[in-house]
Amino acid sequence: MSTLKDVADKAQVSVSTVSRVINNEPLVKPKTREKVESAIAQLNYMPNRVAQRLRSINTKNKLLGLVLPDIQNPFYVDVVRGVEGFAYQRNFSVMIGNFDQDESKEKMFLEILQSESIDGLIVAPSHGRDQHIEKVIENGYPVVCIDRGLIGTDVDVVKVNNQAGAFAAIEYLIKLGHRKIAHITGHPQIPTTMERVAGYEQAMSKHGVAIDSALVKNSQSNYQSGADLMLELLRLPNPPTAVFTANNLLTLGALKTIHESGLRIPEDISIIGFDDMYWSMSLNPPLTAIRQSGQDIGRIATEILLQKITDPGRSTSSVVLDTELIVRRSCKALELVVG
Amino acid sequence: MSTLKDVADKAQVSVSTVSRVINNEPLVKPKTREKVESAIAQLNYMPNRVAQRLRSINTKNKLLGLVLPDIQNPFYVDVVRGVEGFAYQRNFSVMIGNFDQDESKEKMFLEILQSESIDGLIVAPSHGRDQHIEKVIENGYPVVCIDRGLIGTDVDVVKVNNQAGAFAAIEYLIKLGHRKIAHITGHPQIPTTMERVAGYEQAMSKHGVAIDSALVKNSQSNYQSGADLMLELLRLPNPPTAVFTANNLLTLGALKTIHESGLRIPEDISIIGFDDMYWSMSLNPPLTAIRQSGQDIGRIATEILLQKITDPGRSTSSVVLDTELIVRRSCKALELVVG
DNA sequence: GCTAGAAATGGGAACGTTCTCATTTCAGCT
DNA sequence: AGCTGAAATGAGAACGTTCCCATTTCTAGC
Repeated sequence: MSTLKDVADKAQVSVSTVSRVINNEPLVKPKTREKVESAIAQLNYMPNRVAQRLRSINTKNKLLGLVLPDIQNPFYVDVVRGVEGFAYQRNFSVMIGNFDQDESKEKMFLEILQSESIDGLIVAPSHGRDQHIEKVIENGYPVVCIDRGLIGTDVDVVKVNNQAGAFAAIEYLIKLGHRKIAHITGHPQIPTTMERVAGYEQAMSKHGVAIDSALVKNSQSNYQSGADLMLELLRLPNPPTAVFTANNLLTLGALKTIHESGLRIPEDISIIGFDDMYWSMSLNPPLTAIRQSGQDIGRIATEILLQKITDPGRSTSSVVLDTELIVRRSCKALELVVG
Repeated sequence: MSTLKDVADKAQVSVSTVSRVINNEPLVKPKTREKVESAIAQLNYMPNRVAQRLRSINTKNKLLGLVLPDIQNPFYVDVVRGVEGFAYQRNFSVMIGNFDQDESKEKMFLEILQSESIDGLIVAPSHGRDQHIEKVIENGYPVVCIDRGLIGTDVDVVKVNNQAGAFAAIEYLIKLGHRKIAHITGHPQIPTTMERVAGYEQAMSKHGVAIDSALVKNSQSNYQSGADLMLELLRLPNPPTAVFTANNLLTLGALKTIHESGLRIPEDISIIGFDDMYWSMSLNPPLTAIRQSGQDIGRIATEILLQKITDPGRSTSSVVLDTELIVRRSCKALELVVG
């Protein structure tokens, strides 16, 4: 790879001038600029981002960090696409860390990203009191949280109205005539989980449906957990007529168990999931779901982060996006049984 | 963030000595080492990777590039996990570029990664004659291709025996009694596609089944394309009794169309897909598939890449992994119709 | 106690940029 | 032609490391 100096030599100018041309500074004679540009073209020169980053600490590192709990979850894949789309368009690189719900791995990524001199960080905290992220903020890095915030810390957040989303799901089921509605929740320590539980409870109580605590199962927020808990639900003496699964992975896990036990959806049991997938219609029957746009979340978080980077004094903002109930065919109306 | 110099000052030694301690060089008195380590702990010092990378060009940049065609495809997500798992364990960072099947975006990522001073690159070429990757190789970067090689270029490759995999799929269908077997292929320009088509043809001809060219559909290797082509197949005057879809996304797309047209799997049509997913059992019925381990591919590619980095003279190797036929319930045996 | 040689430490250049400051060039005016 | 001030260019420090080489400190043998 050729360097600034190579270009300077070839164009018979100084390094400074070449730098000026590259950064589009105005004080260069058109003729000189031309000479330099031709040299750049000939040598196929590309600025070394590492050197740029080292030199101009905290101004134009052009690198964003993105730390996610689980890249196997299609929702986070959407987030990645949203972030990348916006970032690269603005000439920022993105370094992704996927910590697989493992807090020590999260810590490692956070440290690595800091020592890579990122300009800022987008992260979905592993839980509401994530000290490692707080430390990053203390260190002075601009941080935007997605999907979930940080309890007791004033930080920018881009998320979705989880409670309203869950509320809509449960209200939909209730209006369909369901009363025995199970909820497989996310990991209990994640704020998102609590909000979705709150939405569940709110809808139940609004419609005067008593909550059977046996029907609320706390999960580990993964596929296996969804499958296991669904099995527990089906084995209950008084099993649910409908399930609300708190995320993608849980939905898929529950689906597996339901199919394996030979139950038909929606005839024998209805299911509605938080998180939609682009291939939800490939499920049989197509899944009814609460949709949140990971791509929008990623894009907006990146926009805010870039603003924070250019204007560090900016007051923190909290963006709450709406969810959407996508009715497909995994829930059916219950004829009311006279008790 | 504190620097080497800060540590040196606090420990009352020179920068060189601190550097020695960090890099575990032997020539440091135990007492000195202790002093330095305590200073490091107090200051919470972490080496700046950017400076390290700039200084020691081509020796310990500790950064790998990973460029993928489509992060929405669960197969590549597995690859990411395989690469990350191995790389971070060896103290390498990974910078991921997802080019969404867009060659110009691929070019952009390749350029960015080079200017980030990566030590090496793992990439799934957009097609067999990918000039951008050839350029990276010319520039002297160690490169390992995954999933597909480069035609006419001697490069390390880690892939799967696509032809054998496809052969196994088709032979399985034939043994089940199918004769009208459709194949929705991947993008025609990708070597992988051709190999899978070859497997299809090989199995058909081995068992004396004539190929109906109307049943072979070239796709764009995405979800929509799978759905569209499946529809074309179903509308044929003489539709297939079984389909072999060449990858994940196509399978999902085909599934959507089949469900929408009210056909039952496997009673009305059988389907077998290349690529398994961890949630294949959540499909209804659970999908019969040819499994390839993205994680293994990622891990092995990383192993090879790290070897290439330490020993650039290393001769190129080509690793071909086996696929596995996972029989579930999306294909049924056909009672032979007397024609 | 002196010296040789090894062990331990320090000094400073280099990596490829950016950016401040100094210097040169040039156009426009008398 | 000579002068002025703006425009254009150049020189060189700095970013945080590594690593070569020089210097200092130590150990052991006489």
